[in-house]
Amino acid sequence: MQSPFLRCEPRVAHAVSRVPVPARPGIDAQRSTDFPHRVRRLTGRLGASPPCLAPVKPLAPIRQDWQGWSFLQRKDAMKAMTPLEELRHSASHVLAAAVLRLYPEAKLDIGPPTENGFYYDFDLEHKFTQEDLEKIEATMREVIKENQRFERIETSREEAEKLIRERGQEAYKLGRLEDIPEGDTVSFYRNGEFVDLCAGTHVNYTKKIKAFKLLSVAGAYHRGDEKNKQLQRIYGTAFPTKQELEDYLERLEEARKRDHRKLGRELKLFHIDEAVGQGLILWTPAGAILRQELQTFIASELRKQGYEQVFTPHIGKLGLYRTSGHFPYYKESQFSPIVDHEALESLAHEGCSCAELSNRLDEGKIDGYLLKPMNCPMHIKIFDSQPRSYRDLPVRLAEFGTVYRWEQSGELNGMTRVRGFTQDDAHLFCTEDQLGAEIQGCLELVKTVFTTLGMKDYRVRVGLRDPDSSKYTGEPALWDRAEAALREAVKTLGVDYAEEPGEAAFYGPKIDFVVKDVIGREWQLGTVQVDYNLPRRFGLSYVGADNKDHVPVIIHRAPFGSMERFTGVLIEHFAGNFPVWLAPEQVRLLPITDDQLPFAEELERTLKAAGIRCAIDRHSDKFGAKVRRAELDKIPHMFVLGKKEVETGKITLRSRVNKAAEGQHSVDEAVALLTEQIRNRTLPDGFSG
RNA sequence: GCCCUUGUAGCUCAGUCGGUAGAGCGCGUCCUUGGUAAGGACGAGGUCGGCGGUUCAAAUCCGCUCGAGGGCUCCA
Repeated sequence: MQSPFLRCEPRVAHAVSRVPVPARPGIDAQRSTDFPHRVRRLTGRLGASPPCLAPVKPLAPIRQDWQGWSFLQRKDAMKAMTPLEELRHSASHVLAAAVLRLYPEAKLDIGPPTENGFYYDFDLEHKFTQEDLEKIEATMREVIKENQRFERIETSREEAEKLIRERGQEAYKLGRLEDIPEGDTVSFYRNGEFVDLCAGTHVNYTKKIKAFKLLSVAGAYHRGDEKNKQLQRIYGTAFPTKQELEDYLERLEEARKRDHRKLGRELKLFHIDEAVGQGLILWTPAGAILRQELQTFIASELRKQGYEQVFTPHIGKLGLYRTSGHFPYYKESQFSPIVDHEALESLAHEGCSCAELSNRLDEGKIDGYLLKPMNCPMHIKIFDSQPRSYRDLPVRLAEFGTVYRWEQSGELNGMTRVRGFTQDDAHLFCTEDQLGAEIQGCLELVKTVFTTLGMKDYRVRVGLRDPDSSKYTGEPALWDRAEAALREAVKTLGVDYAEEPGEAAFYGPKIDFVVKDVIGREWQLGTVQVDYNLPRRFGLSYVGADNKDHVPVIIHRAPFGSMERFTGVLIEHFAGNFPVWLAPEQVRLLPITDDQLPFAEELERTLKAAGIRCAIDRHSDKFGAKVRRAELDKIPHMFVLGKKEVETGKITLRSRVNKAAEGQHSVDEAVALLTEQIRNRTLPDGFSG
């Protein structure tokens, strides 16, 4: 269930063996880095006590002047809500009220506002359907029409418990009540017959909720723990005005149009085939060009920075991953080990069960191979293949390394969450003293990549250790230096960043780059991680100037993260309108009639010779249809070839962005223009990241 | 993995109360040779995700299964 790669706690260990956990199972940094995983959503974070409710009944003291009330006294710092959050939170109460009117037996959990709306979790035998949502919406409108006042009620704990029980909402609300720290005030909010344990705040009357819509139903575990009961979560959104709601829904619709899964199919960039397997990407020719260009780009940057390219196999012995600490501790997120025929046969002869086989693999009594879940152990072996002197450092080994991880099927998502992916991975082996400069180099690389692609909408997270925890490996002094180095380096980036204590990997601090997809989900792309763990686990060393052995530090870094995820994000980022250097087809040649075909063919040879990717539209359609086709295919440039062009030997240019004709150019000029755009990796005109 | 939704031609979809399937786009052929987002005609494509069951008869009903989508969970 989880993809452990980044975690340090061997929490999977109990499943199978109790072998002493290697001091911090490895990690490779990759992980985080590497990989792709979705970052926690911010929603649902408002810790406060959620709402709840119950049947009608006279209520106790009502305090209407709650203004002076401090909502910040809760330990988890419940923040005062913004007006929009208040509106949405209020809408969630109205939702709950409506659900109770229709299904009095529903048990309520919580209903906070989220980044784009709100939700409320219900425990109810009846499964909500789309039609139910419409009914509930109608009932919500009734509640709103009644223009109920939202009133705050503060009670003692005893009263609160009594109130909850009277309303038959003890199932979840009592637990939520217990969450409220001793000493904090317990409050309820009431509107009409609905009363809910709630810290607030709310709008004053239900009529303030003018524009809302229920969007979907989804399963959600109580308190987000899959061991708990799964509740039904109804999602909705609300805005101050109808216009804003409509705009939002329209934007959602627009966003869906640039979904990389949709564009990937339309532009024939990649394919996922059931027969091949879930989460396994087939890069079609057009997509392969895209990836190839990206890799060429990054490889050239790496060369500038003194990296050396290596290649390593897709599988390696289990022992290697035992040393790194990945096996068996993270085996739940790996494909099962591969055991050779002979071993398998002899095991079969002795009647060994699958469980037994699994145990023996875990305990190291049988060897096997693992489809590699990360590249670092192999790069480490390359580093360790010869004696190293401090004069050799830093050693920077780079590889577009393909790794495989067993992601839960429900987590798979197009190209952004897959089971086989290629990291633009590299491991830097350096001395303590070199750490700062190397980290900075890594960040510069990430910045170069993001800038070149016009990606401005990302956030940078500096993961530091939690000062109160002892789970980290490595000397505190080293950590201090590494953290200082990261901080220092990130400042030179010139972008906003957030330091997040407790977000470090157990083996070292890190910096992650996170971007959002069209639906607003966050994905981690690039990362730079410092690792004090693996060098020790693998017993790495170099000879220092003092003629003594020293342990190098490893930096794991991947500016793209994975080619798959990055490409998926990039497709959405550009909405398929790639800059010329990335466009699978850079120029479409459009002969106005078949008479210009020979001219087009000659031109095609010229362009190809110049390294420009182009194709001729040979359909016998009218010219307008050819233009339309090229537009739909999102080709950056069209060369119009008619009688006039053949006579003058010049082509008429029409580019994707400036629809209109852009004048005539000699073939040489046109080639020069395109070559320039390709070489400079020019972003599309008018593109704003 | 769990919850909900979903699976009909390459794509987007329609298929009323069960009677062995349709459209548009795309593709092919022919006609058309036309200057900046769709010219016309004809045609080829589907054992309706798969397996079982009910029925005289199933794309339509039931069960199982595989895949997809949206969530949840995890991601040190």
